[in-house]
Amino acid sequence: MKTHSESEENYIKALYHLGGESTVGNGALAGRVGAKGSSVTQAVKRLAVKGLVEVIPYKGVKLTAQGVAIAKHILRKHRLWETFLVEKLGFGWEEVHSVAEQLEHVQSPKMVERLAEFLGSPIHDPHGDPIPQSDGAVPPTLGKPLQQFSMSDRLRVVRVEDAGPDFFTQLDILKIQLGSEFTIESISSFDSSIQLKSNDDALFWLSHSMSSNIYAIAV
Amino acid sequence: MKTHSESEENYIKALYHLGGESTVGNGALAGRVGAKGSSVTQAVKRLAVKGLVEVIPYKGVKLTAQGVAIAKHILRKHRLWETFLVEKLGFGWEEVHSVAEQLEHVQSPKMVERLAEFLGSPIHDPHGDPIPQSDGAVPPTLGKPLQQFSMSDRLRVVRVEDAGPDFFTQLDILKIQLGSEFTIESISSFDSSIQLKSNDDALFWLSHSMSSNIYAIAV
DNA sequence: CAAAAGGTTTAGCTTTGCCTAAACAAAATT
DNA sequence: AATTTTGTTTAGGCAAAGCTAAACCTTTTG
Repeated sequence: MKTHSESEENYIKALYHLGGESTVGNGALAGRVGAKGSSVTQAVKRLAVKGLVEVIPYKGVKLTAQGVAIAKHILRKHRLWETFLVEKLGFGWEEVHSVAEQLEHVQSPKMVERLAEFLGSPIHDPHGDPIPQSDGAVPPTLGKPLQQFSMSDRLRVVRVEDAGPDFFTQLDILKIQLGSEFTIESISSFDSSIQLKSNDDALFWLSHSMSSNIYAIAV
Repeated sequence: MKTHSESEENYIKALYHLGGESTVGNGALAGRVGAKGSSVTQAVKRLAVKGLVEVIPYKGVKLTAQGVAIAKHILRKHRLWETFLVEKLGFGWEEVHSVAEQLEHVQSPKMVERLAEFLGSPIHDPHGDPIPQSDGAVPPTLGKPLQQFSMSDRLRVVRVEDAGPDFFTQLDILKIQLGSEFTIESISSFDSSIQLKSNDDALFWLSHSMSSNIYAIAV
């Protein structure tokens, strides 16, 4: 397993995020990595030479099996570091992403495995996202968005999408954390906003844009 | 405080290591960073533009106050990460350097301070080297080399120089760690090798090249 | 179906950071 | 003092990554 530049790793990560194992358009990729289309064309050419992607000109790019393996490994590192930052260093879940983006490029297989152990071999990160395991297995992605629940359902929050700092701030204000439990009190037929009741009987409303980024399981 | 490229940080670190605040020759710097003289000339030019070094052509390079501050901060990160790897992840002291070299480039002031706290605000790293503090203060460099002790002196090992993997292996074989205590049993007048006695009365000889990399205090 | 629109690629330029080879300055030697 | 040796700088290249502008496919639309 050779070593890859930071730029290469970022393209691989973006590709995996956008399409998993399926084909992704040049434009989408450009948006994700924050570069122009022309830069992407060159970058994927370099990756193709190394056998990490397959390119069909004018059609799109797809990760090879090797590419997927690398993507998972990077994601594993990223999410382990996020877990470390939250659990051990007391960071808030909104601050960890950018730091983990840097830490994920550190190259040391031994450190990754020791870190995983040190953290108790977690399978989900502080946002509830699955942490790929060392053998490549990816734990299930938990929960469905709140909209898909019905009146009176009792639910537990298990995952949140990263929808920017303001979203996390709002979660903190409403005291919503992973593991929080609520009952659905009512659902507005006008704007799909949802009213929740917490364990201590507090009632509050969630806008559609809030609730669509919150995932839960029935309990 | 802007952000610097990895290459720039490496030059600053090397400069601090070689000369502290005093002038360093182009060649020495080249040797340390593993580049050719010509590359160094260009690199220090870039650093001079940013005000991190002063260059006197054909004479040498010197860190500015700003450069020194950055060097200390990088060293702080490096040694905190080394401490983390040894104390929390169970790495051996010979393995941590290369990983810490990568980790030290991660940019997040908050993480550094949290990490220091998490480790109990250490002032020395696993090799006994001082960890610069957040205010720029550098704790004392402990100990003097074993040669400078005399017969029957009782001493405690407080620091070892990084003299390559084989050196560390040898230390492990001899069960010499930071904090180990010994008495000097004899000193060869022929080759300056030193005979030590450990707490459990084991006797063994140390070559000059071993003992000159081991630092201790009287106890 | 032809033309406009949108996305993709090529071509050519920029910066960073390294290299080698040649020119130049300083120090050491005779 | 002159020459050799050593160390430093300039000059010219190369590769990775990014950019803009122009050319080129697809797709959509009139």
